[in-house]
Amino acid sequence: MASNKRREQILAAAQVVFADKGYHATGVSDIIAKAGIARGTFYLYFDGKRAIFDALLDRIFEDLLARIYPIIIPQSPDEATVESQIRDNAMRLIQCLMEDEDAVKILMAEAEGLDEGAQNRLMAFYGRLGEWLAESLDDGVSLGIIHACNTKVTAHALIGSLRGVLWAWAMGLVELDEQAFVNELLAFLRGGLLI
Amino acid sequence: MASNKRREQILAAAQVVFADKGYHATGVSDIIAKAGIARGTFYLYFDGKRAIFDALLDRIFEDLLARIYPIIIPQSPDEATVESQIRDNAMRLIQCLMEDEDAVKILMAEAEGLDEGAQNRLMAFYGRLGEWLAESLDDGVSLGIIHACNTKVTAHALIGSLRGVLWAWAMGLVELDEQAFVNELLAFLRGGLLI
Amino acid sequence: MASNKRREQILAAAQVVFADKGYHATGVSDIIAKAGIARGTFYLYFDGKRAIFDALLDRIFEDLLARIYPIIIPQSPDEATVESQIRDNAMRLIQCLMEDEDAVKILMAEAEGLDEGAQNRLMAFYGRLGEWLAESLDDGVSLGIIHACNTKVTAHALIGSLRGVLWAWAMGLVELDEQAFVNELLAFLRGGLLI
Amino acid sequence: MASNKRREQILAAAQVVFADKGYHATGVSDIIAKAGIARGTFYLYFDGKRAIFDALLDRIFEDLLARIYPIIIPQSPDEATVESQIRDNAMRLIQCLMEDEDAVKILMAEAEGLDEGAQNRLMAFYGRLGEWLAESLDDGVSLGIIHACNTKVTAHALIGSLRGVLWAWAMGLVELDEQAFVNELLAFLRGGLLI
DNA sequence: CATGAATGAGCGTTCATTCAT
DNA sequence: CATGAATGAACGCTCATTCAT
Repeated sequence: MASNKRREQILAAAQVVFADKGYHATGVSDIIAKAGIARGTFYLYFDGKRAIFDALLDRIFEDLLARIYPIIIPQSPDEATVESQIRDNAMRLIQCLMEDEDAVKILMAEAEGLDEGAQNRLMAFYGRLGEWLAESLDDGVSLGIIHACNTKVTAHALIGSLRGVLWAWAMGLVELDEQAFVNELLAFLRGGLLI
Repeated sequence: MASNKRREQILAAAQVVFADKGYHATGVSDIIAKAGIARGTFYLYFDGKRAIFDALLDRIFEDLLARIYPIIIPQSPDEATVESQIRDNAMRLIQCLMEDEDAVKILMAEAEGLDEGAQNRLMAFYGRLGEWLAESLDDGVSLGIIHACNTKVTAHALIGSLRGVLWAWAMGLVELDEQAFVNELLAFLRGGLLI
Repeated sequence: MASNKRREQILAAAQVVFADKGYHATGVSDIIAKAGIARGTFYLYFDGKRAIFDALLDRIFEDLLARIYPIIIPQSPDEATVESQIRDNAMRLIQCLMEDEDAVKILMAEAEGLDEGAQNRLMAFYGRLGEWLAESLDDGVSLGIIHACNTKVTAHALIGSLRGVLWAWAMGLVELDEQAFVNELLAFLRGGLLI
Repeated sequence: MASNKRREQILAAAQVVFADKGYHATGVSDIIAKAGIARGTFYLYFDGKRAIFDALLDRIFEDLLARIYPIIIPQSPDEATVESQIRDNAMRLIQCLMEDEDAVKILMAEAEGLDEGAQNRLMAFYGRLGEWLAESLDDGVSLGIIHACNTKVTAHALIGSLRGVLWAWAMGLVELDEQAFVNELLAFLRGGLLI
């Protein structure tokens, strides 16, 4: 559909400028300049600046969530182990993120003050992610493959550690490729820190 | 001193509204309304909105950094173990943070787009914290008390996990007291996640 | 072009209020109220208050300078004499000024404190006018049609006398038509004051 | 009187900063900083910024007017000629002005937009000066020592030529001492411009 | 569908003036 | 007399949004 192409074109332009300058510093003028469209055209496809940002986040979330496969407890030795399934999930997520640095920047920016209300999309995203992860951890504890713990807290610690590393990478504070990324993170999660 | 009291009063009001609405959504009008002062009075004590935010961050950073004691390698069995020193540091940090929920909210907000330049105070803070932590981990590895790892990456994973939990707590997604907080986090860091 | 018409409309409104209240006492609010436009529209056509004032001065300067024709030394008795050329120049200038009382008021206001720097457009204008006039007087002295004198000083005295009369006229202190204006001024310049 | 000394001290400080920065760019803060007094003290001696500017102008006007002696028609050859009386008046004025460059700068600035109303002190001053001069010229015409002319216009041309030269001097566009100043101006007025 | 000129609420900031001490 | 902390009206300017063409 022609109009969907237009919509995608505007979204792509918006992603670049939002990643570059952040939500607040980005003006509608920046987006339409990047997209090469008229001001009014922008409002034909999106309800406003806030709405296009939401649409952008939705797309990123979808992409990410599609990469997370449910863990299946292996019934026989020739099926993938839980750990390798986790590693594959992590690998897919990290790959997806590192291929789209703009998306990482947008996710990491946390969109402070995005919203008048207390809730915003990013909080909702991380909140849902936390819940899903806590449930997964609960399952893992039941199955005896995860240490007993406050799974909610651990879930957010887990998400946080991922975000911490991604943030440092996005800011250029550390250099690492996908393989090293996943290896380090899993080592951290598997073996703990202290000997 | 009377003027310092006034300054503190304004800072306190600012902390509440910044925590509540975030940097961008907070107007000078909000701060002065909360502080119960006139517009001009605000500019008697601070150079502007940006300046009072920086002052706020500086105060929070100072408070936190003062709680981090350097680790001393025990020379005899009756001195505190490394792990207990880490636990004490963590405990002091967490206590300090949980006593000041507004400060946590401000720290967690990441201040997206705070600044025209790429650098901002929060990034600088987390960056410095990461460096300091990476060095500490290097020491730990040398001493044989920490698993060999990419310490920079691990440092940011560590900070991230702390931030993740604090964020969830500040958002009301998890409920936990200081003791439980530290226990869970240390268990996560010590034992790893997977059995 | 529609947008040029709008620009002209705003310039015209600005000229009236600047002449009426002076640069400092005039607010952007006054200009947009006079022009019957919204605040934002003003900034679509001018970079700000200072910029529209400069544009106004530029227009006035252009108009005036276009009225000054270079003096041509007559080679034969049937060509215009120097004095009549001077008279014609003066006549054109005076006519141009008296047809636009607002412009006179703006030029006479001297724009005190217009600028942070010591230089401003009005000073630059009168400065350039003084230089040009001093050179013309130098030529006149060489040609034996002007008394030997400090031509720079005389140039500024000359400009000053014109400004003095225009100011008095703009302030309503004297009443005179263009013809009388030029006659009096030339009599003053030709014959001197004292018998 | 002690309080008059204080008043003078503030006036002196004000004269310096008004001359330096102009009326609008000068803040009450500048004046009290220069005078070394507290903000409130300023308002004990003057009603406000506008009032101290007026007081300053009044002092300058008084000084100047005191230097203008009425012309006395010589009854015998050993009394001063009219021309020498005029020259002496001019000399006293110029001396007074050139000794106080700050005063010149203030007088030349014209105080654009000083006032909401159309009238202001500078206009009043130049207006009065013009009237007085026109009357003097009328007398001169009656006595046959001045060419017949529109004396009001001529008066303002005269004042203007003085102001023009003073302005150029204050702006640093011409260099001249008092003697040269008076000589050039009188030559201009006596002999006219054109041969 | 597309345009871009027009809008106006709202921003951060300044500074002449006041008044309790 | 002297102080200086406090005031608040008013400023110049921005930018997300609208709508007639």
